[in-house]
Amino acid sequence: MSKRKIAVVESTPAPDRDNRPPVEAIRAAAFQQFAERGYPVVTVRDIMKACGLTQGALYNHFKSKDELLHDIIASTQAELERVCQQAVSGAGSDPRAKLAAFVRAYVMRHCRLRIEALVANREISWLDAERVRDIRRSRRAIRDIVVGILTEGLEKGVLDPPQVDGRRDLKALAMAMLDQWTNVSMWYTPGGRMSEEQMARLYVDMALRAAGAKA
Amino acid sequence: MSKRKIAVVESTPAPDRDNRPPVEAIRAAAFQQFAERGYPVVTVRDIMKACGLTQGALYNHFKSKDELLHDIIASTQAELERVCQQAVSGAGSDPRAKLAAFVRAYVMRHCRLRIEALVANREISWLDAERVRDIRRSRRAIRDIVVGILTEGLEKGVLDPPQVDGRRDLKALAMAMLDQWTNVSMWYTPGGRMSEEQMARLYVDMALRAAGAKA
DNA sequence: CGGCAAAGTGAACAGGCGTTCAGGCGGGGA
DNA sequence: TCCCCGCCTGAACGCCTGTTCACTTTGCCG
Repeated sequence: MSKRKIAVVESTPAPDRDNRPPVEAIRAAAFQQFAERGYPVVTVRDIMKACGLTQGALYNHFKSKDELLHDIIASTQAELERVCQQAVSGAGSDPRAKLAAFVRAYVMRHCRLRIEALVANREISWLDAERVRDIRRSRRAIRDIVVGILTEGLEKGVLDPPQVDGRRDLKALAMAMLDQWTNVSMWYTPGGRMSEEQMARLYVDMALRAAGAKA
Repeated sequence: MSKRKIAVVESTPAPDRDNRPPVEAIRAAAFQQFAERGYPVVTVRDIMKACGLTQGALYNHFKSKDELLHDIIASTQAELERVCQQAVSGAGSDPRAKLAAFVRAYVMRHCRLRIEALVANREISWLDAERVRDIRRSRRAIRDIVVGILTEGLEKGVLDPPQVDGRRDLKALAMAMLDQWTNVSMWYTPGGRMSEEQMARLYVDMALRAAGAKA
């Protein structure tokens, strides 16, 4: 008497992984689950069930649940940094145009890939100190792009950023603005009143006003 | 032979609860822990150890860990709503002054009570749907104050908010600005380069610019 | 067709979780 | 003085977690 299952029972119905390789299916399912419910309360069983596999199979592709989180955050962050650099470098030499191009690229990305952005920005804290470091480094790099634009605009006299007590704190300003652009991913919804395009225009307008762009 | 402890050993050294009643000590410890590490990973044992008690004692003051979270979030949120209303009502009739007063009060509060604000804004999602509802209602109420100010300023001709495609979406603008002011609590640090006062001035300036305040 | 490596299964493990509960404790009123 | 009651303790409960592992299944190569 064989222990084999009778062949009539289909081996795996594969509920949610279309035809992607398993690693990609796991990544996608993890993004979705982490975004909806948060890293600590999503279990390995949840993720694997969502892509039609069982718990143990995760460990054929990732060393641990932590490594899975780091993998998806790091790749998202690296891609974001690339997008930001590219947007600025292709925007000519006017700091106002650079700022507009940056904001546009940043906001549109956070609308289009809002799930990825949500996870990358909200769940870092669960990574151990080692892994969190290069993510923070990348964030600082992005912030410094903005600081650079503001500095250049101030020197060329085409931007007039706010000052407190007669001093301009461009780093604080850059952080405040970036916070705002990042949080787009927390309340933008694809089918809502505003399109990605309109979101981008709104935020570009606000950024130019906040930075005091001369007409 | 008595089972009583010898009186030389102090009964409870009370590590972190000064002379406050236990309920307040628990609230304070919970705020601190939730802010630093997040609701799902903070255990009841952690909280109670932080105020010199043991696990079981929590349930003399709160029905569950969930109720504790709701208690501290709801009280913080209610107080915030009150502060916002008060700031606006005491600022005269000029919408620009109202906006400035609102931003000033909102930002300074998020600097001074940053731990409470952090928890109230980041950990809502762990509450069950029932409890989360009145928190969201309060948030909408606060947003509507801002929408009201912008609307009035537009009608009186002293504000000129950004428009996309010829239309002004004041609700979206209000949400975008509120996001920014709320996030102050995520990166402001008490001993840092900027004081609460300076933070408030920076954000008031940015808000007036973004809303297009006429000189 | 035989066999081998990669990939998936699901029971098992140790540890930690929120919550409960029988009992110890001490200060205030009779 | 005694007793009572609110507060606290810490062991215990059932459940769930990330991870491992022996085993089965699958698909490819010769």
